[in-house]
Amino acid sequence: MPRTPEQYEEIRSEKKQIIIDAALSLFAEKGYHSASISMIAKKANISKGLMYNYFESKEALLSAILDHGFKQILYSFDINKDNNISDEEFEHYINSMFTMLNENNSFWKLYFSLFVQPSLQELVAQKMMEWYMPLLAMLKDYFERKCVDDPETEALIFGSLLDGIGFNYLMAPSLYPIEKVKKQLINKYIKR
Amino acid sequence: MPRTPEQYEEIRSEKKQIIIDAALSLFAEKGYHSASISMIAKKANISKGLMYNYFESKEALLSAILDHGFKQILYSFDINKDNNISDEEFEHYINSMFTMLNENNSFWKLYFSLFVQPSLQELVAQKMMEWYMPLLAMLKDYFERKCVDDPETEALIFGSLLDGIGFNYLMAPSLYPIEKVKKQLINKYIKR
Amino acid sequence: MPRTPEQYEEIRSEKKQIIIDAALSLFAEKGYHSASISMIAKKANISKGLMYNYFESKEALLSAILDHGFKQILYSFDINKDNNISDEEFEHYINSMFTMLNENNSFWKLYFSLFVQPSLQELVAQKMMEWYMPLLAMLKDYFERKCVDDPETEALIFGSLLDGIGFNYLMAPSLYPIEKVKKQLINKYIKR
Amino acid sequence: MPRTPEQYEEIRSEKKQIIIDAALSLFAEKGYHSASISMIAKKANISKGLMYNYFESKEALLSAILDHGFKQILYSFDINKDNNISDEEFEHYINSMFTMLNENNSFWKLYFSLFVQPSLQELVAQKMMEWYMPLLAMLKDYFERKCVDDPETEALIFGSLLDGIGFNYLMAPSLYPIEKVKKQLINKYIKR
DNA sequence: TATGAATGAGTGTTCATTCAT
DNA sequence: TATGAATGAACACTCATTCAT
Repeated sequence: MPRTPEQYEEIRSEKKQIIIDAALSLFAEKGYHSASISMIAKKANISKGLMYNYFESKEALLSAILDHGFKQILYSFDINKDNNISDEEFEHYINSMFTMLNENNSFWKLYFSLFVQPSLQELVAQKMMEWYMPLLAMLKDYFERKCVDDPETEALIFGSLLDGIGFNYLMAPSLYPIEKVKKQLINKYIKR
Repeated sequence: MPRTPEQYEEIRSEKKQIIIDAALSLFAEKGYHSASISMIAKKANISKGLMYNYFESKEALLSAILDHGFKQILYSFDINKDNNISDEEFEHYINSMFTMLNENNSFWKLYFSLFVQPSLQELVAQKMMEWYMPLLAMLKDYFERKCVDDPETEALIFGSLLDGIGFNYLMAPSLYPIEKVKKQLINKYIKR
Repeated sequence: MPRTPEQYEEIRSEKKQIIIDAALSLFAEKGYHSASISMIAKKANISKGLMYNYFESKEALLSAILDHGFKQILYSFDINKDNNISDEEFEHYINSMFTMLNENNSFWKLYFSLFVQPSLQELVAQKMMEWYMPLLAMLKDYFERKCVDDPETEALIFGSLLDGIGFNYLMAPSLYPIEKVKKQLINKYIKR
Repeated sequence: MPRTPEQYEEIRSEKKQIIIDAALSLFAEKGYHSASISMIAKKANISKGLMYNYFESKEALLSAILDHGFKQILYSFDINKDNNISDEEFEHYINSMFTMLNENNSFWKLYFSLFVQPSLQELVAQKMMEWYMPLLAMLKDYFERKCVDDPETEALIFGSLLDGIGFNYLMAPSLYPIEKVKKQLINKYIKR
């Protein structure tokens, strides 16, 4: 007698997650193109063939990883869309960003590396916008209320700064004094 | 009449430059791994075999590109090492940065894409430091004289900001209002 | 109340038939090698595993299809073995051939495609002979009584002609005027 | 010093021919899908990779084989387009057909097998028409002058007959009395 | 009886690199 | 100096078949 559909579903989603985890860490470590399906399968302790039972192609696997990652980020970085964020909330968001950088280390590394691979940029750009546009809007709003000149550009600059910090930190975590940077950033943008 | 050794050397370095140019534009456009030696040779109008006469391997070619690119950058962004940069000089440096971003577009794209490809990161990190450390030192110096708290971290933040702006601009030049950003940046950091 | 062995047997053979039908149509449509077990199982609304409960292997399934198809053909094209076919009977046989071509369209397509796939030719050749030899014998008999020179070769030629017509018609049904061909064939071989 | 372009061209066309020959015989023997690039390369005594230096894909190789084969056939079976073929010419054509069947044995086998593989039918159908349509026209013409009823259908029937004979002969050459068939065919269609 | 997860050998294809010329 | 034919290891992907449940 076969397993119930529920059992199958559970097996499927568990194994999918195992594959996603293995793939994410390899993609982050070696880059999307250099991490081969063979390596991923080996790391996930499955056969190459099975990969294709769960994801119809390498790119589909990547897409699933991105969906999964962005969902998690959207969840843990819940943007307040009804404007008027207080300084405390702003500080909280900055803190969230830095926390996420550490917790989703591999994901962010992958994110940066994809953005730079022209053939894959489209894939990630689209999914990213869902999360980045609201962030920009919030920043603009915040700077507007702070009476900053050209708050839209200021928001863009702040966004770029976060990108730059993430980029530098992820590429050489041991050399980058992330805590000091965070503190200074908060001082710089809020406490005055 | 046979050529002098100098003429040979010149021909050799000219051809090398042709290959470097072809490779740089393809690496930037398609990514290091996706740009094949065949494509590069075709673009440079030489045979595949000849490539290996000038460069030991694909990675050696990349290395040469990086050397060449950083040399050019060092040259056009001549850091004043005897401290005490004035505001004018600081503004000039920022302007230089933005100019370079456009003029060495392909190189910077490649730079970002390599930084993120772990297998190649080492290659680029090393060469980059030669240019980045003095810049950081200069920034620190400048912020120190401006009596900023923790000028070292401030310098790091400014460096990250430049990275972030470069990253965002290069990835989607048409969507990023680079001129506005530059203006605002100068206002923000100098004109107080 | 549990089912009787007969009921089980019936269910079994019904399911077998479903699989055979699904496989036949896919084999004909896509070719034996291009039609995968997965596709067949999906079309038959069963699991891949169950397929192997009913048929030992893909080739065994093919073999069953051929058995089934030839049986049906033998049945609907009941060769009169006691010689002396009349012109009317002969005409009837020709008509039967053309009818079968349409009714067992998929089967004939498969038949031609297998005959040509050397690895599978043996399988089909053997089964085919059972049906083709008596037909040839009958043809020879008929032509003998018609006082045709070398009636054996004439029978072979007629058989080849039927093959050729079938082949051409099945490969491009819409372009081949099958009815005209049938009429002309009957005129040619009988009405004189 | 490199070879001259002419030398390279010669190497290329010779090797191409070697590959085509190896592939044609394997395609004919095992079928297009079952004959793998590995097998072809082994038979041609080259590496798998080199195949792709000469043909950009397996299908391109097939296409080249078909072009090559049809060209040869068109050449050796030079259709007289200015009507009025005599009985002698007609007999000559029939003889040519049978000769070609033997001389281009592998090609005809491949031809039949492709026609039956739905995914490849288009490829061969197109190229074939170039040769088959003039033949049909010639046949129609001939039968017209012979005052046969419905000469167009008669031509189609004759074409089908040739197909059927070819099909049967190629599939089991040792069992099919091709010479007798040819003789009878000529008797049947001409000598009276 | 029935499921679909799992395997592994196979496929066509790419590409950095070597080498005879 | 210069060519491009040649290699071989790697790649993403497919599929008939097995097996625990």
